[in-house]
Amino acid sequence: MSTSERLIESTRELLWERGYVGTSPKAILERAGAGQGSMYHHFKGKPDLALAAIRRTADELCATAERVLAGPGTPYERIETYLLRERDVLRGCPIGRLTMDPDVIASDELRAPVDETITRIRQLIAKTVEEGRRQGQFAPELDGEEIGAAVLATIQGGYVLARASGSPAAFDAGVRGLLSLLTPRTSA
Amino acid sequence: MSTSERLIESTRELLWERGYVGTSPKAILERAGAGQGSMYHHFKGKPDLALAAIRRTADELCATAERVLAGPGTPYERIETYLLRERDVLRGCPIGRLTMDPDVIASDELRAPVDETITRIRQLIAKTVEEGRRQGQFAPELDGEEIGAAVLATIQGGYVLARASGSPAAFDAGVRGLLSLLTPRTSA
DNA sequence: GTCTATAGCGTGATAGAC
DNA sequence: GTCTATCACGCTATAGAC
Repeated sequence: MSTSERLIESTRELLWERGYVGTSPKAILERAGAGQGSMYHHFKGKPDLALAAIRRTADELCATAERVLAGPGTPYERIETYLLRERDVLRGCPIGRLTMDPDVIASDELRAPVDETITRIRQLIAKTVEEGRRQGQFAPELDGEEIGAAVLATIQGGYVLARASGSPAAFDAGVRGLLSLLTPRTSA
Repeated sequence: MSTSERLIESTRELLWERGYVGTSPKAILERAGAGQGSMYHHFKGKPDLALAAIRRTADELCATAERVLAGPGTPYERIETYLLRERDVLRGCPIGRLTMDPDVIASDELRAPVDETITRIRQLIAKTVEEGRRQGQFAPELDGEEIGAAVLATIQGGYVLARASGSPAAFDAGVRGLLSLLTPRTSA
């Protein structure tokens, strides 16, 4: 793996573990096994390297969501699969957590890929709900956009509950609760 | 207001805005208009002062939740009121955001009040749901604990969605979506 | 393209005057 | 009880050798 690749991967890990404010270039360099010069040769500085790392993580997350939510199965099944997909719950969401980072929120450049990812996944869920509604799997009074926001919020908030208690149980409980509310009217 | 009071209040504000890792004693002292000595006279250091600040915020949050969720109205109305209560959405949850702070999660002492608050509010919602279930307002197959987790997760995750987009709209959409799923079977 | 050395500043904490 | 001075260390960035 090239040095710039190792820098990006190390940054991705550290941003996930410690956020942007909590991640220092020094820690990145140590993890990547590189010197100061390498980082400032390939990137303009910490924000530039972080942007490359965030973009890659964002792309991965969108791809995973698309694979499940625009994949095979009934609308309810796809949402269920997405909610129940394997997750490192206690690590939290590598993109969602950045919204609590003051320096990320203060920078339009760093916030952009975060916003795009959240919006994209929310729309994928919304479309799936609309599809299920047309098929009669979901009640006609449900709004796709709103349910999409509720589903994604449950996931993002589930991480908060789990990390507060130090156990994934609360995340799983929230997902089960939401699924019980979404249970289709017609069996599929 | 006493110096130690001003220190706690300044810390509460900064923890809300920037989290634990992003908050320096220097910034706290500047905001409180105090010198280094004052802080180290009243508190053992940054973690000790942060603990006092977190405890106070946690107590406030629990009190607000209790006032609404253990107050008057039908179970659905109380949950609706709690979900729709006035919030500074873009500032996020002063307690929930701490779960994304690596140093808070790494310290059992700092995490404890966060965990207690989240658990307490989740239980308040759970009890309210159980009450509504007994009254026939909610479907009998719903589980109070699970719905409690889903409701609190929707709030916590709603902050994530809102902060990502820079607008409270996504929070409101998620709340409306959840409320549409919770709509009581019997009119109240 | 990578390294080390250094800069200038901020951090969290301590010492000791008042 | 509050202040300023100081400490050792870490941060982000730059310079310049190799």
